[in-house]
Amino acid sequence: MRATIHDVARQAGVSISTVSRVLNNTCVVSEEKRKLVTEASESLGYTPNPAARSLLSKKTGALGVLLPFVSGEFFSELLSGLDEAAQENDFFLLVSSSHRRTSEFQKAMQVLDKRVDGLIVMAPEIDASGTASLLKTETPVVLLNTYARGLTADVFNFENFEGSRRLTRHLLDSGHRRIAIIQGPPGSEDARQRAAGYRAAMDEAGAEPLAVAGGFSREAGAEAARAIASLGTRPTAVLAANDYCAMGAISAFRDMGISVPDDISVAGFDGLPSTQYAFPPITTVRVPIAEIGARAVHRLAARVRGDEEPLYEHMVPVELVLRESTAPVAAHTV
Amino acid sequence: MRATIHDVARQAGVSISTVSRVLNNTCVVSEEKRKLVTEASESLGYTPNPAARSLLSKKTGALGVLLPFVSGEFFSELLSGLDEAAQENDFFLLVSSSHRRTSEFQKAMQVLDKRVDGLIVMAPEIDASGTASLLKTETPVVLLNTYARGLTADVFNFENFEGSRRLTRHLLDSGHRRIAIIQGPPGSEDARQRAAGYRAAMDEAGAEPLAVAGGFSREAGAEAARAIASLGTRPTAVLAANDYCAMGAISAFRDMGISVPDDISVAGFDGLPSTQYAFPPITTVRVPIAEIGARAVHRLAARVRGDEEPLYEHMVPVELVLRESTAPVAAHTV
DNA sequence: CTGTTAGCGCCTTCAT
DNA sequence: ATGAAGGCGCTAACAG
Repeated sequence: MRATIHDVARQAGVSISTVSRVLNNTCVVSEEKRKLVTEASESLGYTPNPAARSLLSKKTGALGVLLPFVSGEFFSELLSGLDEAAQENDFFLLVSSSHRRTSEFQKAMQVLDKRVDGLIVMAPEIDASGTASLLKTETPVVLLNTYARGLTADVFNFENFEGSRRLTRHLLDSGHRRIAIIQGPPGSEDARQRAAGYRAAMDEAGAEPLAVAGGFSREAGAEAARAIASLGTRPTAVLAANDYCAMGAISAFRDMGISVPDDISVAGFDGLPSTQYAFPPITTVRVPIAEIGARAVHRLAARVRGDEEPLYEHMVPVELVLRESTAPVAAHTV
Repeated sequence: MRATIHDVARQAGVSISTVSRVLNNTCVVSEEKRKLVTEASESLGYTPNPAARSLLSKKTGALGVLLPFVSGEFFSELLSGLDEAAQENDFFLLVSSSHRRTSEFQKAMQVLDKRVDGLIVMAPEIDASGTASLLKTETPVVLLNTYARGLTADVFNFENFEGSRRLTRHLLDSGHRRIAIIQGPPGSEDARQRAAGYRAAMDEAGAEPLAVAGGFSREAGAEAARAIASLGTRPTAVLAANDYCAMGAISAFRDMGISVPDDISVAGFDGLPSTQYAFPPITTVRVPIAEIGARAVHRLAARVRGDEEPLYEHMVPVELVLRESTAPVAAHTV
């Protein structure tokens, strides 16, 4: 059995209150007893039982993280940001993922809720009825890229629309007119917003939009590329649903002998680290994923500590990153 | 304030013991009261307080995961495997990373220890003196890719030596003689073992080994590639410290106008998903990362439940994945 | 300054 | 079958 506060008190010859006071620096204790307690505590290797502590304090020292997945570079970046900030704020991260369906999501929410002091939720594909359970909790919540309404939570969303519009404009400015977009998965609000931004830019320029089905995986991107290659008049540029989708598309184009960017330009979205090392390096819209994670944790930590900051909804600015997977439209492709 | 067992008891008109019994199915309770309790509990949205529960049971329902990093594809794969298995076993994952130095590692260990029922530790760069703290704990431990001795823990290690030797042999069989290795970071036991496997194969073939400094990052790989390119007689093949290192090297070779694999073959290690979509697709040694994570959790869950299985040390087999970044030695490079 | 005491919410004997 | 009571390890209010 592990040492308890009683063991320390006995060995130091004091009462348990004194031990508690010394360990928590909660009132003045005579130097003599303080030393006694410190020594006893160290020799026993004592550390307070967190369960007993949180039974009283109603604090767990943990932050819950609810994610749809945990694999892929996007989430690894995100977790990295979350984790670093959590450590700075002396919190642990209780991670729970794979909640793509509403029922799973709600169950996870419920169980996680009482075990943590705050909740970071990213559920881009769960709709408002699913996230309604978030309404009931008294736990502070930060929403990442989650489209729900009327919640008392801080919200961080990405500039999907604006990023996509800027990217499309850049392509238009480089002389492209036939620009296609590979759509994301049907349920994705992010993908919808990106498609809308693309459409807006195309409309402004009086160009004809062209959407092909796709998804967020490399496989989906590859398949979409094959569909695009078989089109009557092939587009000269493609906006992929995200970076992974772009990688798959580029790989498939290459397999078909279609050169990127000479024959066709391809751009991604997210700004994953690996886009820089891809061949060709991929033009993308960089979302500061790790930074967002860190900011989310800092906000949450502040609210858990009781800082009465007003809730707010923050639109995270994105940045166009121009690389070699896109180029001005070539004469032979027009 | 959230509902407690007392609230449920009051509303149902029974004692708290009865409530507890109904909720835990612990003895026979009359159908009538059972119904009363269930209804009261549901209408109040009652769920037991985990802190109070674990104060008695000494169980937390959480598994601790101690990692050196959390970013990068390797860890995202690993977490994915851990997470899935954790859910199957009804555990949460308490994640803590960035423990590269012994002091941080030990501190994290200590704090995590009492909050979890079991510990999964991956600390490839922490030496035996650092992991000694693991000896003291009564918490079941599973070690991943961690080289410590005398611990009462399950251990999963990768076939670094054998994988690297097989890869080197393959290159030798393809006619390469001047094969270089890019070394990993100095503290890495994995890298050391891979280097040893390479050396063994080279020795067997009577070929002269050549090691250049490197690391596990793309940047380190790129730098090593530049060093290799400036060598008097350039090798015809390179074993990178891992996949990221290989990506960086390939990218740097390309920038210098050195074609992979025409001018030089490059191979990685780990078998990350993205190696398949790289250009050229990268020859590598696949380590079943997610599977290992899942198995680790299943083992740990079993031991937490009290299954008296013997501890064991498992060497995880790896698999050679041949792709286009390596090719038989070309006439002009000899 | 220090020790005693009363719970925090729950499970578990022990009686009834 | 059910209720009362004790205690898990700790903190905080209350006496001294």
